[in-house]
Amino acid sequence: MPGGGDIAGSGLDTDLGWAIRLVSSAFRRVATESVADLPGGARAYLVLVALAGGEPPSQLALAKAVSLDRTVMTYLLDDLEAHELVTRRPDPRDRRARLVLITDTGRARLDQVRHSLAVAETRLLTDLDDHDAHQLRTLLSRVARTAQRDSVAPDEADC
Amino acid sequence: MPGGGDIAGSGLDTDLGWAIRLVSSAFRRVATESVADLPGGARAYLVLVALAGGEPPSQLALAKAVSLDRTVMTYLLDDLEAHELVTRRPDPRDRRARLVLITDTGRARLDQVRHSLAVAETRLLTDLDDHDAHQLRTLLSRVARTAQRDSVAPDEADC
DNA sequence: TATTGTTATACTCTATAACTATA
DNA sequence: TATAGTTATAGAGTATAACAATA
Repeated sequence: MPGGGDIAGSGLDTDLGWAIRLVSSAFRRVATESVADLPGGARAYLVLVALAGGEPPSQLALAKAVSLDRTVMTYLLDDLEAHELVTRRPDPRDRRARLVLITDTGRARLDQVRHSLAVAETRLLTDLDDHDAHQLRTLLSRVARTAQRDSVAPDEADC
Repeated sequence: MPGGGDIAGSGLDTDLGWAIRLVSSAFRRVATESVADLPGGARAYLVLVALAGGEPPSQLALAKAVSLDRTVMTYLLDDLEAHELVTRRPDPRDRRARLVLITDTGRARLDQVRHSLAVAETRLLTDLDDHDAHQLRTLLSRVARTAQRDSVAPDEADC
């Protein structure tokens, strides 16, 4: 049926780039609503997750942790600070740097978003059983970790 | 070590959105070189893959097959046709539509890119053994297929 | 001289609306 | 009235360069 319906048998459905593109855009679609009331959207969520973990990092350390450019971090934090989800204070040990802290409001909002995202992710992986979904998460995380290492340390390598 | 090095223990490395974002951008990074001499880049590659498969589709059918907007398809094909990688001819059965055909030059170029991409993909998945890499490809493709179905047929559903 | 944070700029990708010619 | 293709426009995301303050 030329000009008409589907294109069957195209090698597309085994193409890795095609799969990554579709999964990525599908995730964005299902996650948009969950992060809609976060100023800065999905990237702000990643920042809050990183901040909720440990010691207050500098903006640069934070940018590296979430794989965002430091120039993006600036106005992302401007937005988050304006909504009192994070605060910035000078680093006593380096007067160039500013430490970023998550507020109690920020933690509360993060919990809400986290819960909503969990539902959205389940919807995305709805066709996978528990084992396959866990497997996919694990493998993606492994590739992501090595990808981050490779992109962060091009000049810190042994050369 | 506040303000200094890594942020360990942040829940980030088990976050699905973070993993998808990083894998997606890492893939783009390793694939960029492979598709560099294709006018239209990664999206043009997808178009050529879809065209190499079966009967010449209309632009709209093609756009649906590769999950691109039909407005994108227009100038993507303009570019590909200018480089003689595809041709367009009127559909004898519908004078509004144009059928898209891949040329011999297009097929040859596709083969080159395909080979180069295979190397790049191997580099991306370098930390996974054969079984895990195959598993990841399979699971991603499954999620991608359902994602495409869900995004293509919101009005074709039983409502 | 190098680094942290900031600002400005440009380029890509995506989404939307409006227009034409057909059906 | 609806569909195929085209054109134009606006928005998000990303990347880069340049600057001030500090190390």
